[in-house]
Amino acid sequence: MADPVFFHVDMDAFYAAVEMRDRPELRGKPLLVGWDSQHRGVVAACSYEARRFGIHSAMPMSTAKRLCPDAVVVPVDMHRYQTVSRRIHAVFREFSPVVQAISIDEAFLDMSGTERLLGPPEASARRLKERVRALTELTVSVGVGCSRFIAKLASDVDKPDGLHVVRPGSESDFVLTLELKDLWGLGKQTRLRLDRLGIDTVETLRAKPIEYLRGHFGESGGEFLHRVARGEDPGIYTGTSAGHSISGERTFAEDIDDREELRLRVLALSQEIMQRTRREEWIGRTVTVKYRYSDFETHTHQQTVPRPVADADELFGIAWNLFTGRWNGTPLRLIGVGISGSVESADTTQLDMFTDDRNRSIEEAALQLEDKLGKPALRRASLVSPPKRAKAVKVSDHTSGGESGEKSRKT
DNA sequence: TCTGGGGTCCTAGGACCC
DNA sequence: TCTGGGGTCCTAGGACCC
Repeated sequence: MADPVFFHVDMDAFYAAVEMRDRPELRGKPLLVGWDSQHRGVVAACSYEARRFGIHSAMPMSTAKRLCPDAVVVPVDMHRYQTVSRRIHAVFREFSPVVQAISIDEAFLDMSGTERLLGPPEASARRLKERVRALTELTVSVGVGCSRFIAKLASDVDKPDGLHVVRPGSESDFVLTLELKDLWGLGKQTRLRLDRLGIDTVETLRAKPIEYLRGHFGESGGEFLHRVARGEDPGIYTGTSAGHSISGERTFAEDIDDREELRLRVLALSQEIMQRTRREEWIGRTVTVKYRYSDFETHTHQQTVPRPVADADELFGIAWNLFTGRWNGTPLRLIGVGISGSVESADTTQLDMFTDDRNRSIEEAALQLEDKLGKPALRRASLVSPPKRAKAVKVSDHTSGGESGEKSRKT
């Protein structure tokens, strides 16, 4: 039985790198890729030149531009990144039959038992990097370790264009070379709590007995910290997800308190979400509405219904009810709608048992048309000609996943 | 600094049932 | 009439990740 070997492959400043590859005039410049540069946008990705100014992903665009007024800002072009990502993932599959895509720009490769065929891990990692570069002109960083957790930490060590191998048996020493903020799963809040307990290094964390950690961070929280401090995989990305959810939310350019306008937003989101659940052939029974006041105070309300939500009208009805029942009428900066639940279904026939109305066939027709045209086709009449100042709400195709080169750690 | 959007997982409390 | 304990489902919020 071969020892387990995992690669974690992480593309370097992915969105920014693709932009610079395709537009040579951007090379060498501080580049920001992001949404909505004038209003409430954040940086989705930035070039290494921009990072020298202290800019990182998830930073408000306004702050980034203050730090570096000369930065070039380009909008996110998710479709192009997806295309590039698919090519790179195809390369991954040349190296391992077990490729686990984590997001648009990173993946785990299970390399266990490939040594006889491909040579030692370090050599095949090198070849993988060369192959990606030859095919796409982009660089990736690779981490090699005996678990996903170690591989993931290792890929960050030599970024960009890095390759770091953690030899079997040296995991414990390896994590001692890291800071707490480098460990996966230790966000700002947890570090703050640890700090108050006088724990500010991996070493001091490791010194605490598990009972102590359980007492302060709960059963699973304590367990997690105990493992992580020793370089043991706490079970990241093992792919045994119990639930699933699909949601959409919009931050407005300006706060909204107009009830009719909010109604249209919720309606548009409901349609968008319903189409996505159809496409995924998935059903759910729990509806969530989310809203955020001007001061960032955020609320969610949810309702679980006896049967899976059948169409956009039903989704809208539940969401709107939940919202109007609790909203205090003051301006909002965001509204969102989601469906979740553990009801999983590979086929939608189960859905057919719950609905027989024509709403569904209309939605299905819209889906088919959309697939044909490659863009949203049908829209509810109330969205096409909205009353007075409510602008047509864009029902756009959203792709999940953020750029991760910067790890969007909120520090 | 003034804070996107899409997700997953965890906790804590309440309702309800046995 | 008052009480306990365990299990399950649901809700709200929060931490974290990309």
